[in-house]
Amino acid sequence: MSTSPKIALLEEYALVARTLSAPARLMLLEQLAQGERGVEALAEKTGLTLANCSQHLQQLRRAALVTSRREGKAVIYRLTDTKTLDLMDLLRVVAERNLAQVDQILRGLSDGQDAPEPITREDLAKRLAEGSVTVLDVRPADEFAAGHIPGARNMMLAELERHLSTLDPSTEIVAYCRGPYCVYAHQAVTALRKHGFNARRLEGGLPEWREDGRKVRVNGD
Amino acid sequence: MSTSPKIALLEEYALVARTLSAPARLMLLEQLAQGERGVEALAEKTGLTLANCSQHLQQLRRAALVTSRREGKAVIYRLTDTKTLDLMDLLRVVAERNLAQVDQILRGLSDGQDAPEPITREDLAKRLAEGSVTVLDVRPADEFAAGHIPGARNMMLAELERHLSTLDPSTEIVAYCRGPYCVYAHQAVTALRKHGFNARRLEGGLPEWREDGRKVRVNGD
DNA sequence: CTATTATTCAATTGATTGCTTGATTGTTCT
DNA sequence: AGAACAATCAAGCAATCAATTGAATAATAG
Repeated sequence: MSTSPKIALLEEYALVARTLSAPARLMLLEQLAQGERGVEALAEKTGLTLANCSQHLQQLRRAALVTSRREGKAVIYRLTDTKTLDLMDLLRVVAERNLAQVDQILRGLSDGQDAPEPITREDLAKRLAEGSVTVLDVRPADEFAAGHIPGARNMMLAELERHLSTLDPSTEIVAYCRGPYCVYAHQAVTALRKHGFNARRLEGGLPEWREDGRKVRVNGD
Repeated sequence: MSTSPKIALLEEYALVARTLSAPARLMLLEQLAQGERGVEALAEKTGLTLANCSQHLQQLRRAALVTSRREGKAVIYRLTDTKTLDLMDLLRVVAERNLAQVDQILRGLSDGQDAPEPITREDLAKRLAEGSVTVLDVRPADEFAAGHIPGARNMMLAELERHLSTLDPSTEIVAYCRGPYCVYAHQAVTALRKHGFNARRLEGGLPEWREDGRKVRVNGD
């Protein structure tokens, strides 16, 4: 036996951790959490070059975090296991609890004000049923089209400021985006509060909503 | 700003992941889960050289996973946050679910037989109250002395075979060790079953038992 | 003050990683 | 079959990492 089984196991666990240790791969996983995609689409969304993106995807595949299949001339990647999202979320939680650096960056996102606690998905579902809330999906239009919370309006950060007048100032606004790693919802809430709106973030994003088994509306359904 | 807040955040998360990406550091964290320790003790337990151990510990500290304090001429390290154990456990779960390699190693530990499902800590607590079970702590004696499940007998793998006759073959045996990363309990169960005993592993190890808030007996209390 | 013990620092080695560039493979369309 | 497209591979470079060695700090004891 070359290495003891103990070390062999640890090496496998370490492989998974190492695979999560590059920002580029975390971005790819975040994208894949929205739904399966081809390499080119992933490269564009993440800002990586094609070859670089392909190589990161192969590392993700080596650690079995993603799976790929061929569809015509495209190769479509998808998450192997949604547990990976839980792992990423816990990674975030541990980082937030212990690294002062993270706290500081998050504080910077809310521009000096204190951000209110996010609303839970369960609470949002209730409020949606009552119709007592406006839901904003602040992701890019194509991701919105591929699936969103029923009743949500799609409005990216850039458009937000121009369309403030179309928002009802008397109802609370809940913004969400890709998930716990995404900063769009943070930024949208900060912008809205600066203009006097009563706005909060949703806890998690669309992937988590979907994983809960809640309804998702797809354009063209 | 040199990098966007999004990338800055991802880099922090990636730092935590990278810190977990070396078997040596996973071993150190497993040790620290048993309780705080000095550098020399950690080096000996993990088989690392002193300087190497110290450097790994400093990486763990940079990621804020461990904290240190001085005590006389010794520096004592301890886990910053027990959430780190949850993170490590999820790392293991994701690896076990997706990597065929891991399954194979675990199967090798049970030497061809199929290992029975581990017993939950809750179930063990009930069975202990009834007195209908023998509990074996298969960790080294010093770790046993620093804290163990009340009523457990300490018996390392090496002694196990020599003391088989002192075990009652009519009651079920539950073996536990350091935690989910530790293979001692796997090996002990395999050995016991080979000799006809009815043996199972405990789910998790002493740190998880302690984290549940259950009683831990310390020698000399 | 010096010696001892416990830990850290600094410099070096070899191995690995991330990213780029340009060539190559596999698939479809004409 | 040949052109076009999507993805991968291969080679090379700079940067980083793990482990080793030997020197340098810190705290304590004599």
